[in-house]
Amino acid sequence: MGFGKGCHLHLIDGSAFIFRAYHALPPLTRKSDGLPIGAVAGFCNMLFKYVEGWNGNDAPTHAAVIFDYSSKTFRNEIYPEYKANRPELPEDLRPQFPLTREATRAFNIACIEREDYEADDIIATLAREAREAGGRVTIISSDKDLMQLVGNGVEMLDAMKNRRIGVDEVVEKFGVKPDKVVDVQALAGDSVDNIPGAPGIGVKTAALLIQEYGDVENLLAHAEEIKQPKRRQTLIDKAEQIRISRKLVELDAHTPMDEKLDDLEVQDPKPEELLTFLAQMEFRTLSKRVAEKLGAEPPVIPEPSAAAPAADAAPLPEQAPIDPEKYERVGDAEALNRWVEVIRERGCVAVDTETTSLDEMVAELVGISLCVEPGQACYIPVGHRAVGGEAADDLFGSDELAEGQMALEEALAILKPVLEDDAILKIGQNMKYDAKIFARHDVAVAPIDDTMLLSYALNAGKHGHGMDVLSERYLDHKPIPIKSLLGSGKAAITFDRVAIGDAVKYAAEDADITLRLWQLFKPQLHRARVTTVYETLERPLVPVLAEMEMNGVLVDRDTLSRMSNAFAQKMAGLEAEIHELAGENFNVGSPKQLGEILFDKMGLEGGKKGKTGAYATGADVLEDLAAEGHALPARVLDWRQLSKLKSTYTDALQEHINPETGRVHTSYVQTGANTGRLASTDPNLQNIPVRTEEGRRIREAFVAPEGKVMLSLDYSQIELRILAHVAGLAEMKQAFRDGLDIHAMTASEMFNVPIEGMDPMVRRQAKAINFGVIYGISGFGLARNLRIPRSEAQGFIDRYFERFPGIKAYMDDTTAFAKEHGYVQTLFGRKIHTPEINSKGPTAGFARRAAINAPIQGAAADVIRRAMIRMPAAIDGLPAKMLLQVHDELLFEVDADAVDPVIARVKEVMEGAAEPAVKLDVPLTVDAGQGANWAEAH
DNA sequence: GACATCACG
DNA sequence: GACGTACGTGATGTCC
Repeated sequence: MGFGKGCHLHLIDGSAFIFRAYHALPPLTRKSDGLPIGAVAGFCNMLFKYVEGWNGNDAPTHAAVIFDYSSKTFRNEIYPEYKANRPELPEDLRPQFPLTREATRAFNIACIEREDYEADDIIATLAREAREAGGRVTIISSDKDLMQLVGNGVEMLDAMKNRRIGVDEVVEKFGVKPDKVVDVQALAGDSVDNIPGAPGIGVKTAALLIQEYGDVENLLAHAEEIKQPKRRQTLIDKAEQIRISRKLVELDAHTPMDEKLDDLEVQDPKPEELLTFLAQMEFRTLSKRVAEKLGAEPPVIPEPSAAAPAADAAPLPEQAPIDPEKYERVGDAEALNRWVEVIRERGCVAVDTETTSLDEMVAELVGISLCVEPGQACYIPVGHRAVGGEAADDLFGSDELAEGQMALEEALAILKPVLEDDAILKIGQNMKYDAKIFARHDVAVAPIDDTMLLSYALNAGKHGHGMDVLSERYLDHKPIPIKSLLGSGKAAITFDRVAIGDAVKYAAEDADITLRLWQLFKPQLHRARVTTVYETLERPLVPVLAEMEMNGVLVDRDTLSRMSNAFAQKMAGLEAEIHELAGENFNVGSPKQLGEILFDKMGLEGGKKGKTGAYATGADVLEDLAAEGHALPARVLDWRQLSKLKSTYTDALQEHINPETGRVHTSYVQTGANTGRLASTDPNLQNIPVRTEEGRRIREAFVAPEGKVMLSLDYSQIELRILAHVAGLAEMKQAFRDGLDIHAMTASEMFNVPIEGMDPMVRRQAKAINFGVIYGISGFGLARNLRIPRSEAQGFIDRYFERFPGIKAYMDDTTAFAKEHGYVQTLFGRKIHTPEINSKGPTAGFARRAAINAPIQGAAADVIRRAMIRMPAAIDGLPAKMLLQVHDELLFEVDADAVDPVIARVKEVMEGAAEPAVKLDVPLTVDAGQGANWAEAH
């Protein structure tokens, strides 16, 4: 088909794909020979995903991937410094370039590059030709240098964000229409491409100038008229430099080309060619996916021999590929005993349980899988339901147990001695879950190792630690998705309804993967110097958390229910009032509708739209409006507070009361936060309200049973104390030793005012600064928090750094350490990786502040973990149970007559938790509270 | 499922 | 020189 009217040309910016792929993936190498192929892998994945997305009206009729031929182009003739500040290509990326061309051809997409020209010039040329032929063009790229081409049927598409870039988006970015973009770029310059532009003029200013004068030439001709003296002089002095800049940024839409549009017609990939290429690259997962899509046989990719281990991985014994067809179904005692024999020989086994629920407190055990060496795994079904006969037309199966299973009691009787044997290591992925299931059947699993925690100790900050992620990343294998067995949404079934044959494959595979991950990770602990972290902060915490979760906390349903009703009444009143004030009915819970009412209909000032184009209606915005005397936003704030309390707390918590225990059992995620903090889910009991009076009353529903007392002990200012220690802040350390009010002391140092009779406002500001430091302070952030001008906030910070010079040094040292090593460390050796610390743009700011915060937040998290791990032994024999952890607080339930000894014991453990590993220069102090409920105890 | 909002330390 | 910024979480409701 010739290219013409009705045709749609896709032009893909190949270099952008390559760099994105390179930076998004770890340095993968081809298993058989160590060839770097990370970027190629990412490139192929992106290309495949992109081609898969072709459908409907927007599918291209023609397409091509455009590459840069080399880094030298005609622009270097004009200006030798062009792109001269680009960092050297990474060593392992260069050899991958030719492979990306091959990959493109393998996908049967045209592949274009031209000596002396940039990919952008070729794109400009093809776009022009396509437009002139009457067709449409989509450029797959987010490069701002291509934005000058937008308009007249040419659009860009940011494939990663799936965001279309049309004329409006270009105007948003450059302040001018696409045809004036080069003029703005010529003035603003570009540090990335080393385009000089006009010094002192950025995009904003450039857009204003071009809006007024039309283009660069006219502006330069009228430079004398510019009012601002500095700007005028720049335009006069740098006229030639600006003209050159314009030449550099303007794309050449008349690049000489051999390729014709007609040659670029979209064609289906040839399965054989594509799969052959993917097999050569040894992309196992992608090959399978592509083969499936094309309806072809996946290629056989031989596993490499142990003689040629991948460069970055530990040498592993030769391994059988993961093959779910080879797992054994264990149906009787004889078979199970054979497995037990092997386990006893080996001394370790990977274990996984299948159940009917993610909530361990209600889940029923359905089956157990075991793996003794890679590829050798089995599944012991014990609770699968019989599937109804087809003739019975029974969609739900029956309640009868399926045939050919061992009785649960029989299986457990055989396994219990193994699971409890000190000499046999039980390996699991998220073992806390399985241990709790077994605990409900009176089996105390120990000792254990946990691949999720191994990954967390080794790789916190790099990626998640779920099995799917780990398997794909480290074993290059995509596990059978649970959804393929259970379905999803409303139609989802529970695992006991899964056919046993399918369950064997899925469950045994999980155990197989777990064992392989363990073999990979365990030896790495030592090399990465995190053995101590794993052995003292991760592994021993598992049984402690399991016990706390099983304890649960008593929650009084009636209290919650009464509060829900009261909230509902108040909300109804507020809602009526709000509708009255608005003059119409609308959904108060919809920020979108609220924004339109406030800023469009009522015309209030201060409406700011976020990136999605909706008005911001956050609490800060509404508070400002309320302060100006507007009634509606004030009512909405009240309504929102009640709505939050009702839906998230008083309503939802009732749902979480376990019918058997009458208590609420949260789950702690040990690997949830990169810093070492725990996360609490289902429900989250770490964010129960406390800051407002109305919210705090929800804590009255967390009660101690008859004859017992709630006890709350929390560290005082633990993060600031750790900061004082690690940053060596002499004054602050002394203040803590003297037991002073630390925020008042800070204020006194900074503003030279006495602590006695201090203005509370001054203390509040000092407090905000103290917190700000922990968060990686910025003038902007502090200004917003204190609602003061930015310059004033910056002044505070400067003064603070002057008074406490250790702070600045700590921040700089920590940033430098992160940049050099790619991680930061807590006092206790926990490593938190900071993969984005060396990136460009706003991301770097985030990464830097996170890097500054992590050692402080992380060390505090380590301290309370150490306390928790020692707690069971410390309160052994006392009538006390540890129930909850809220980052710096521990909550206990204690017999009323034993409160004092428990407080004494717990306090001692918490205050001494850093030792003996670390001797802090400041004391850790703990405050205790007690009462009939959490509100009183806190 | 993304986004906005808001609860906690 | 401009840009966008406090750190770490989880749950809920709206909207597409």
